[in-house]
Amino acid sequence: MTTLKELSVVLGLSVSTISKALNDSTEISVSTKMKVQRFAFSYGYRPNPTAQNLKLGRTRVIGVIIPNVIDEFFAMVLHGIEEEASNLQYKVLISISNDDQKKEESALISMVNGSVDGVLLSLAKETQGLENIAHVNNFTTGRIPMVLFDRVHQQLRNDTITVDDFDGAYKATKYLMDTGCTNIAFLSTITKTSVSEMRKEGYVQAMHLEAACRCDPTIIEINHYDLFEDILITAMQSQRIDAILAADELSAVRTINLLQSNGFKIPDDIAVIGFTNGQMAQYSNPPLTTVSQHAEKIGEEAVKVLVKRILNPNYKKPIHRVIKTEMLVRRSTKGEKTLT
Amino acid sequence: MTTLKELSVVLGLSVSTISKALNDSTEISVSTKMKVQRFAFSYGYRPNPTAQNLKLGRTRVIGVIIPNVIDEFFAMVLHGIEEEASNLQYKVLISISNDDQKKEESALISMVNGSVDGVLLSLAKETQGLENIAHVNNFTTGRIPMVLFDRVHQQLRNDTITVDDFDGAYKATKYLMDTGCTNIAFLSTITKTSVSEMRKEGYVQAMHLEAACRCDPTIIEINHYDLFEDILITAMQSQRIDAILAADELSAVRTINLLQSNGFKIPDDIAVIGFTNGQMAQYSNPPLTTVSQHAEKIGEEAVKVLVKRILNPNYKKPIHRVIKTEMLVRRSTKGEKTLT
DNA sequence: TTGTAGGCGTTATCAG
DNA sequence: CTGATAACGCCTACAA
Repeated sequence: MTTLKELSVVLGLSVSTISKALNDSTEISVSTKMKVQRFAFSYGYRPNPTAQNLKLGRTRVIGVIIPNVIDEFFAMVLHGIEEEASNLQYKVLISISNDDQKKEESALISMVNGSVDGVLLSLAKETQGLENIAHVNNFTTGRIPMVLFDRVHQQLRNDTITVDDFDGAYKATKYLMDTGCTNIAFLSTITKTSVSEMRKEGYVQAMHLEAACRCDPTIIEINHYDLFEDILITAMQSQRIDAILAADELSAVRTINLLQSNGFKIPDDIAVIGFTNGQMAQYSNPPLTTVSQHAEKIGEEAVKVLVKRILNPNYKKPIHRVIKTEMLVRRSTKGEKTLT
Repeated sequence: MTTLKELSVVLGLSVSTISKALNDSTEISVSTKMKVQRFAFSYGYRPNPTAQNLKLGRTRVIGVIIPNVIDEFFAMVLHGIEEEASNLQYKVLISISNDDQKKEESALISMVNGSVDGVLLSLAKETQGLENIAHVNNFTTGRIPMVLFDRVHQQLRNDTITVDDFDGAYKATKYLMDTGCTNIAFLSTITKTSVSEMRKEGYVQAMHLEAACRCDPTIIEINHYDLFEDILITAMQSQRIDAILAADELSAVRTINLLQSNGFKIPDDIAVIGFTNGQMAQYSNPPLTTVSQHAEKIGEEAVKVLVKRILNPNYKKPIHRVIKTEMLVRRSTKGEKTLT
């Protein structure tokens, strides 16, 4: 690694002159600027970012803490984050909480001491269930900017990027009704997350306000993946159900596959709608009607807001952006078939 | 952010004493160590990592450059990387190349100047096709340790973590034969990657050496996702095929779904085997028989090797680890059904 | 237009 | 056992 000092020796100029020349300062004559820049380039000189960071008090790094990276939703958000950060010349430091609060906390601690200029956080399942979110507040408040996305918490007064989950679920439920379904169930494997709750509420509201019939809401909650088939099939047998709104992509696809294995026809016997528009949704059989949250856009917006906050630390008022959902109709539901 | 200097003022001790006390140096008396440590803790003091990095010439950050994070394989590798890095007290800086060489290069450049202590790289599709891998060599050789994983390149003399793709494909092909398939095709959408080539070779070899019949290898290559259905169905119609070995998870699942939509029965008409054991494979209908590469383990090993290299920069000989594949038999193939 | 000096927060060497 | 001093590599008043 060549340093300014080395260049200065070779070029017979002072370190500060070199530094200014490389930073295109007006103090330096054009001719020496040219000379220095050429030379530095040919030498493959690159400023040591650590030294710059120390001097300038910033890192140009954004810290990201997400529950996991396997779910396509989070993978897509991460993709959006990386892309926008890259555009804005920021690097991305990632930590995966595994939905574990301890890990989330330690990630936060390690980030919030000058490792990063700001944090993007989507809360662990464990954290969302709790009333106590001290571990988030403690290490954050008044230190560095933090933007929460998707999995947020009422008590946290940070900027947020969320999805209109209520609305998305409401419309999806209504769509099922409009296409002739009368006994619609809501299924969630991500219970206790803010997003699941919002979706449930949207569903429940729609059932109350829109249902021409008298059908009560049916909530199927599955807290362990191994129980998925048992619980689902039991529910199907004990109740009359002709449509399922699943709170996430994987559940929706599993629902389709399990029901088909058990002799149900999709969408004729049961219509299915999920959340998240990933590969699973697109390439399932039949392709899944889904509520897209525009995951990449969420990531993109989160970065934009965070960077704005980084550049403008005085602005106090929390920013709340809500990304509109969009229902993509495919063949897991009856009615018009606009997409394939 | 409190600093050593601030502590020194409050405690009436010199900066260096504080520093030593916090680092538990034997030079300092137990009593003052206690005093200083307690105090620093209550003050919420945390050393500024940037300053430490500058002083100590390391970052405790590992840079990761991957083609994408949407494919479950890479998502799982990333998960493994994050976990192991976290265990070893390293942070993870991530860059997504999008299979684009330019992006890969700029990520490499930005990392290889002291932003990270070492790099984990899986080559972009674009890069693998080329003979010219100068952009990788240039910014890397002799600078910081780099470990390639999965998508590697012959001409790069780095450490590598790879999968025994040849063997995995060979065995999968043989398994298809053993369960009564005679016209086995190989399908790839990731042509020109090293992994796809190895898998193809494993398949071809098995066809030559193991086939009781005279069946020639059939290679179906799909370079654009939109053409998937066309090419697949055309191939099915023009040739007699009773089994497909797909080079990745998504292709395998799409194959199953498309074939079923076109009236084929899986596995009775066509057996299908894929690569990667992710959610898609587990929850497809029927569940996919697949060659697991132990993606998390790849990530884990990559970190281990890299850290070893970081801690031991003198050791010159390249390390090459090969992770064994494992075939998980599910219901997309005939024969024994060991898993569900 | 160029150079000098100081400092960002730490750690390490060497005196005291 | 404690403290002054220098140094990591860079930037930036201020001086020349």
